[in-house]
Amino acid sequence: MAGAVAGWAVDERPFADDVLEWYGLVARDLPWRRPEAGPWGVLVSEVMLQQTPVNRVLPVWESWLTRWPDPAALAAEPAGEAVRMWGRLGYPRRALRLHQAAAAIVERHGGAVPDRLDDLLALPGIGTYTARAVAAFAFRQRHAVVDVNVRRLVARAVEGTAEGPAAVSRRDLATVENLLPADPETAARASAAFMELGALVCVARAPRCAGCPVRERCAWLLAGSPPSDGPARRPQGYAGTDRQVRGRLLAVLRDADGPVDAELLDAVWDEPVQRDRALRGLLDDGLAVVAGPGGYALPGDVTARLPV
DNA sequence: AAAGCGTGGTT
DNA sequence: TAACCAAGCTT
Repeated sequence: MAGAVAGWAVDERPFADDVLEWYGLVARDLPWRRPEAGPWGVLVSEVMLQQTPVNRVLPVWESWLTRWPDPAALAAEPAGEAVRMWGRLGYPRRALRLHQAAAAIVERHGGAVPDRLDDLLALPGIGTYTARAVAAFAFRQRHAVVDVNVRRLVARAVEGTAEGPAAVSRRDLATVENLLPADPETAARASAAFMELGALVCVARAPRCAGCPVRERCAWLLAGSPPSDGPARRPQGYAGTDRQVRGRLLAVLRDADGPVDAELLDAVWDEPVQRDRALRGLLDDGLAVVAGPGGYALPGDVTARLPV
C-alpha cells in the first residue's frame, strides 16, 4: 500500500477524511464555531455571512450577540434597531428578516431556534443553504451544506471543471451528501471543512493547489486545470444603480437618531426621479417609514412625529 | 428563473 | 483601475 494511510490507498481513502485532517490543522478559530455560540449565534452568523466576507462580519456579530443574546431580546426591539446595528454589512433587508425571524422563533418555537430543517426553512431570510448550515453547525445533524465554496470545490475536485454552478441543484446536494461521513457529528464537521477548503485554498481567482489536501485526486488538477468553458458571468455593476442610491439614503437614516427631513435625503443624489424611486423602494421594503410631513425614519424611530 | 438587492477589499 | 469577488434569499 504505497502512500497509504492506515491501509487506505489514496483513491480509496474517503475524500472527507483528507479534508478533515487538513481542517484539524488549519481551521480558523471563528467565534460562531465555538460551542458557546449556541444555535442563535450560529443562525445570526449564517445570515450575516450571506454574500459578506468573514472579516467584515466578525465585529458586528460580537456587538449583535452582546446586545441581543437570544431571539426574544431582538424581537422585543423595533426593527429599525436591527437595521441600525447591521451597519454597513450590506443587503440590509437581511437585518429586517433576521428581526422577523426572531419574532417567528418566539411565536412559533417558544424562543428557541428550531432544529428541524423544514422549521428553519420557514423562517424569513432562511433559504436552502442557511437552513442546512444551522441544522448542521448548531445541531450537529448530517445534511449536505452547499454554498458557493462547496459548489466550486465539488466542480473542481469531482467534476473536473473550473467553476461551479451559479445556484444549488438537487444533484449538487446529492453529490455532496455522498461525500459526507455516516456519523452525524463527523458529517457536520466535514461540512465546515469543505467550506473552509473552498474559502482558504480552492478559492475562485488563484487557487493554492500546492497546499490542497486533495490535490492528488482533484479531477480538475489532474486534467491540467482547464479554464472555464462556460460564458462569462455578467458583471454586477453598482455605480449609478438604484442599489447605490438606496445605500446612501439608508446610511443617512441609520446615522440619525430619529426622523430626518426630506432635504437631508435629497442631498445624497442629484437625479430626483431615481432618488424618489429608491426611496419608494425602501418604504416598500419596510426599511424606512414616513415620519411626519416631509420626514423619514427607520422603522421604530418614529415616536414624536406621526403622519398627518 | 432571471434579476434585484450593499458594501468594501483584492487584483 | 475597473473588474472581480464574498458562508444567498426573494419574487
